[in-house]
Amino acid sequence: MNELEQYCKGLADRNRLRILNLLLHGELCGCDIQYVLETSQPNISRHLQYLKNSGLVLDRRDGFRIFYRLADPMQGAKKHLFEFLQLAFKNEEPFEDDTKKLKEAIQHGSCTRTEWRPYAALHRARAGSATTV
Amino acid sequence: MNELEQYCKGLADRNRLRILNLLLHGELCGCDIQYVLETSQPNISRHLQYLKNSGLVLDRRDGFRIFYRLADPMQGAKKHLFEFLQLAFKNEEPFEDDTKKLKEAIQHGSCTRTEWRPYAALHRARAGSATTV
DNA sequence: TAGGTCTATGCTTGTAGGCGAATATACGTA
DNA sequence: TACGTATATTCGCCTACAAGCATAGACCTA
Repeated sequence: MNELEQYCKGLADRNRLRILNLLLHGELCGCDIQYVLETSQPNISRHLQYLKNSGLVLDRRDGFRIFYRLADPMQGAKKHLFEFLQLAFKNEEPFEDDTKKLKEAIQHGSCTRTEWRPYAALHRARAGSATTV
Repeated sequence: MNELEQYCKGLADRNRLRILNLLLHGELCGCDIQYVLETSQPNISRHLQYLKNSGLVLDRRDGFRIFYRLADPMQGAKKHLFEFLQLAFKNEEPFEDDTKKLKEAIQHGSCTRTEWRPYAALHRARAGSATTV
């Protein structure tokens, strides 16, 4: 299977598109993605593996967290692909909602911060801000 | 399922990518596509239906032939999508081979011509030119 | 070492969809 | 009407893969 085909199969799933939409805003760890998508951890993990195998996403470990990012977003055909996606996500409600939720999470302190931040406290803060809205 | 997801699922197959590669060169009838891809007629037909349902391809009937073309290739997100594909097909050998075969077929007289051209004679001409190479 | 946090992997089930073979349909010509 | 050409559809088989559940593994701190 050639490269292009790999890319396209990587796109052929709603949850993976949602993940790519988030990664267009920068590097993220799995737990942040899970927080936005509101699905199970194994589900997120497998989609991230699929995206890695497709050549669309790279990862790096930092402590017990793993950070994911788009693979070579400014190089060759992938540049055009990600430009297409960026435009396509624009004004598409479900994806915009995810983006909004991500930005709020980052403001309230997400895992993308380098400081140590206990999981429980983090989610208490998120739950609190969510219920007040 | 939203529009973007439909597009991406339309791309998630080798044969459909090969068809899109051909359609980037203009409107084509099914039999020409079948000639290049060298697969069964029902197979081609199904993939074309899938592409139509995905919103990537349009068709029109002309006599007993049906001509297929890219849907709104210069409009909105699809413009960027097709630009990406065009770049991605470039220098990818299997797709380039298809393109070459298509161009030769058109030179030798393909169904895209408006003149009436008996099927059998057409394919005899093609077979002849193929064996001489 | 023990315990907490994040991530990956088996296992199972259900479903989408690709393909081959046969058949049906639409259109045109004689 | 009969026949040839192009396209679509149906059926059956099979594989890919998405999702849920449970568990394992990796890493950190105390």
